[in-house]
Amino acid sequence: MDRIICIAGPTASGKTALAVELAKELNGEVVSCDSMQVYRRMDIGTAKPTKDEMQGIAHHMLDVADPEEDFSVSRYCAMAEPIVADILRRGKTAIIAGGTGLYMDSLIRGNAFAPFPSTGVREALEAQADDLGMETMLARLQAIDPEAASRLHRKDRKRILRALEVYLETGQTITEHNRRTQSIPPRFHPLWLGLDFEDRADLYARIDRRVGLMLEAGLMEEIQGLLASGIPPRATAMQAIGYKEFVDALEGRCTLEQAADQVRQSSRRYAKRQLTWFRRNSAMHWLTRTPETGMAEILSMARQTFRVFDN
RNA sequence: GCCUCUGUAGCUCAGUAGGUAGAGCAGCGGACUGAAAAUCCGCGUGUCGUUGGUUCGAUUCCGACCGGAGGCA
Repeated sequence: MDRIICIAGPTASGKTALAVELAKELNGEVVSCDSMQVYRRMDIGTAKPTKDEMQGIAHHMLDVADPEEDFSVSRYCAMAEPIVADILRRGKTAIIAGGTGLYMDSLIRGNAFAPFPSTGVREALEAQADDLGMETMLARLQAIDPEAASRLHRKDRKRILRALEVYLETGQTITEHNRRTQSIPPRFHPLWLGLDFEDRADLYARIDRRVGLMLEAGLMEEIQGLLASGIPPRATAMQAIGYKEFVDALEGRCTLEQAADQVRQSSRRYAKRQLTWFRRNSAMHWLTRTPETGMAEILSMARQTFRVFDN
């Protein structure tokens, strides 16, 4: 067991606060694991921890990219892995906290990623998909990688094209690639903590409340500033929940109230997907809370899992 | 007070020429290896307002009552 704690859980479940408390208690530093908090100038809508909330604890992997850049799992792992290794080398505890399950698992397992095509392969595939249709693209995948093709639904455009792209670029199917990366032992061995609410409705109520707080804190101004600085509304960063919807409102496609409703809706669905992802992790120690559960109580639940560090 | 319309899933509504019902949204479950806050798949969860009557059988037809909307007074 490494001195690493992963704090997972759905949005608005209290990961940020718990991470700081554990860091204080275990001589730790926090490594954020969030696909949107990596972007600079996107603070309010991503619920990025403020200076006050950090309480002097070092935080990594925040503000490491500009919103016009396209970030990715691969870049995340490449940057975060040495940071975690360094924290351990200095004898401290790494607290990896965040809601992006793919990033967290990939960092822990030390996933390798097939190279990103630089030759316009993706553009060509996109164009082919547009005129031939996904049935045809899936049939092509079926011919080269039947296992991947049978796993994918014909409407899952993103994964079908990615699978074709990996093969065209590397000569190796994505199935082979995945099998190979899964065969290598995990890079790290963390203690897994998952935050969740006993009653789903309480989590949803918290999400709804948080959207209101973000607006009060100036989310609209933050978004207007980003657009004014020339961020293309199509950028990956602008796909973030709480941004894309309000961009629609600013550009007159819906009212502010409709956009806010949509943000609450999307956040609830997102929270559900996060739970689905983390639930399949059998190593997860779930800390189940209610709205009344205070930090002291959450900490004492967490402490019961620390025994693994003693031996 | 009288007349008309209305009451079906959490919400908006469809429907059954009488054989206990189905859409959208919401919700729930799942997948996930370089966009992942992305992308995709699956699942109706119901005293058909209440209560009598007619009927082999009523959510459906009839009566009464209760709730809602509108009109006339």
